[in-house]
Amino acid sequence: MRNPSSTTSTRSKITVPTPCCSKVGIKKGPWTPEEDELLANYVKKEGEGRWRTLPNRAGLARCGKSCRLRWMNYLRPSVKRGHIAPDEEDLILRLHRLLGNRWSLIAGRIPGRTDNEIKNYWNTSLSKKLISQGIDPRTHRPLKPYPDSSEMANVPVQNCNPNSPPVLDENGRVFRAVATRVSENFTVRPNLDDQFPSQVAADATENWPNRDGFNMGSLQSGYDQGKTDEDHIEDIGNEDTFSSFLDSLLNDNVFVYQQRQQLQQQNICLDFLLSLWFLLHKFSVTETFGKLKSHLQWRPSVTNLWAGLLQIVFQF
DNA sequence: AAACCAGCCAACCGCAACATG
DNA sequence: GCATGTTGCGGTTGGCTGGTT
Repeated sequence: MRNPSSTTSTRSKITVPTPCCSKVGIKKGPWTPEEDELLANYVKKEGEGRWRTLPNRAGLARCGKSCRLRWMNYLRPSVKRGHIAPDEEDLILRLHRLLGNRWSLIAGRIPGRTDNEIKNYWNTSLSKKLISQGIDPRTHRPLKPYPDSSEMANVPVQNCNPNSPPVLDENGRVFRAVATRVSENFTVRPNLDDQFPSQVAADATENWPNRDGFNMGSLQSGYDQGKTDEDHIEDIGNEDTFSSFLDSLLNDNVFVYQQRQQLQQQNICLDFLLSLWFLLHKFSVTETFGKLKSHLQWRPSVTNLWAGLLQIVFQF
């Protein structure tokens, strides 16, 4: 993620156009070894940041964005080059299924790999591989709908794939983190109890996974132990919690899709968790559960819980 | 040898997100 | 609250390379 704080104290008041905005005298195209050396030496000496003014200071006729990109994707010592290993490929696949085209998030969990590299690898190799296996690379679902999915087919589809209109937060900004996959199969209507496919719901109930890495029970019990709302918001929003949430999704064998029935059930579980994650990001723990209670008169079945979550999510 | 084609990947571009004045 | 500046992200482009005809 961004680290704006690193630049706040040194923020420039320069209003004279620098190469980044003037486009005059800016060199484009492939970097020469001399330019690489200039940039690498400068960043090693002065550190990262202040990219906009860096070209002038480093004596480069490049745009700041170009310098940053070159450093991040190529010159940084931690960048790992070469073939993507099978375990890395597997990780990319699973992370993409969870996160969609959130390349920087995916790259953040694969040491040494850049978002650009993963994006390129996905577009040139992995997506084609999936298509050849009959899997839609955007949704990770079979390209052809299953013949017995008529129950789903009658329900208008809320398309939440990465190309769908983005989910917006209260300020109208795109909620980029996780809430793009919520309910690919159902459209939420005012009374969702009537719309929810009962068998799927029952399956979801029976196969409800126990997620030790990230379970709401632990959050709830933590809440009972005297933490303030602010503490909880901080807990939920921090990177470690999100990481453990991701880990719990990635490492749980229940979520390995080998059969269609499993896939259907597990996607519902995943959708539920992502919905809950979205809500917990948006509200405090108490607000989230309060909203659920008001929607459901607090009938504690998974079906109603899931339906309620989707109702709330789609209000935004 | 030349032309063509497809795949790969570095780099560019526009815009979102965020901090600060 | 708004304007402005900076950074970061994701989609896309275009040049290079290797294979094929």
